[in-house]
Amino acid sequence: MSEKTQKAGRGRSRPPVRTDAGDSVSLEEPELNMRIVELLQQDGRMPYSSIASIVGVSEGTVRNRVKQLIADNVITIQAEALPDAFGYKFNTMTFINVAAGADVDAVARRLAQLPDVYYLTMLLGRFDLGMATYHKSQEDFREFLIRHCYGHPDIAEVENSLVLKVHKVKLHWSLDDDARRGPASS
Amino acid sequence: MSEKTQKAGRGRSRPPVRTDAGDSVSLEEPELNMRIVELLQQDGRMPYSSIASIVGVSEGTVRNRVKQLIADNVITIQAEALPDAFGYKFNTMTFINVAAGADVDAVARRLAQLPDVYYLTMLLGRFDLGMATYHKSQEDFREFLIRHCYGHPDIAEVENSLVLKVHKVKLHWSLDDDARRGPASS
DNA sequence: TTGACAGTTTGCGATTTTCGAAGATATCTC
DNA sequence: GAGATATCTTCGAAAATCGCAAACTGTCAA
Repeated sequence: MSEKTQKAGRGRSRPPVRTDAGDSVSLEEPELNMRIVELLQQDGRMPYSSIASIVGVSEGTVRNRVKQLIADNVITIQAEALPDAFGYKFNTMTFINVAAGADVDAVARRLAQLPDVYYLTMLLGRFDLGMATYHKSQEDFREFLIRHCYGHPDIAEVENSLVLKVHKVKLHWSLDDDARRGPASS
Repeated sequence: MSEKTQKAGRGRSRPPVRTDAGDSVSLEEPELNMRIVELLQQDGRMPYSSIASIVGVSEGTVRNRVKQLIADNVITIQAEALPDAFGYKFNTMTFINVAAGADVDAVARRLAQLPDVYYLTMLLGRFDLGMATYHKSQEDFREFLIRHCYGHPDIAEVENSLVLKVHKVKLHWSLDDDARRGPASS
């Protein structure tokens, strides 16, 4: 890797393309950031130098890009452990309708603080809120329901489903998805 | 870091504790693996040597443990990008009841293959399957529904909710959760 | 009790990688 | 064109990783 004689930087080769929307840099255009992120989606600890040689830029560029992407909250690089590994084996989905006149956001914020809740969204449809929770046991779930859902005047309706099996959890997105989606995509 | 004279390994200081269940090593007991993983949950690229000095073992031990945890599918270390960053801004939840006599698993497997689906579970309750999807537009979602849900004889009922706001996505678990859960925990 | 045995941990040197700083190149503005 | 801005590259020092052999400990059988 040292056949290059001393040669100064070649400068930027990519114009500062900006998406029409005025927001910050994203990953929508299949550019350098995208290719870097796709590699880090395969292995979050891949050395910058390896990424650099694959995508064809210098190590420093990869390092700066990743640092910027993380700082901008576009990506995160973290270890993930399945809740099962921590003993949380009782997995449920709970749907909630708030009482008439109640503050949906307030209810959502209150529930979102609970450590058992790992997914909470505001919905438009049959229910106002959808919530996924993990518990160590059925008894823990019962206590969770009693304490945090039933008896609260701002919660009018609660419907529960037990998660029997998680078939798929997809955390990673890439532009390749477009290709895989199938032909007739209008 | 070199004030130590040549000294061979001290050997293992942790007995091979095994949880009563006979399954493979997990993260349930608050041991070394747990502390390593918790650090990697904060920064997936934290150097092994830094982790080692924090938890008080050698770098090689941390490296071996992490390698093993990844090989055992207990943890993953990967970059995550929000679907928004890739242009997937139309977020829905779809609930499905399969037709009487149909194979729930087969339906689940078919849907799980679709790139738009990022979460798919088998449920016990009002619906048989719960599915979360991301699409680039409302029109894409409509096509998704028509092609993959409606018209399939093994799908009897479909109910959709639009995700208006994701309040919480929790990917990381730790034993600290137990402490935060509150006092009266039976 | 004793002696393998298996599983981990450690130390270490060679190789890679990271890091920070400085120079180079291109774009944009005036 | 000159200057400002932003990004990329190079480079050497510092740090981290990797592979391996040796050492340690608890288990199990004799």
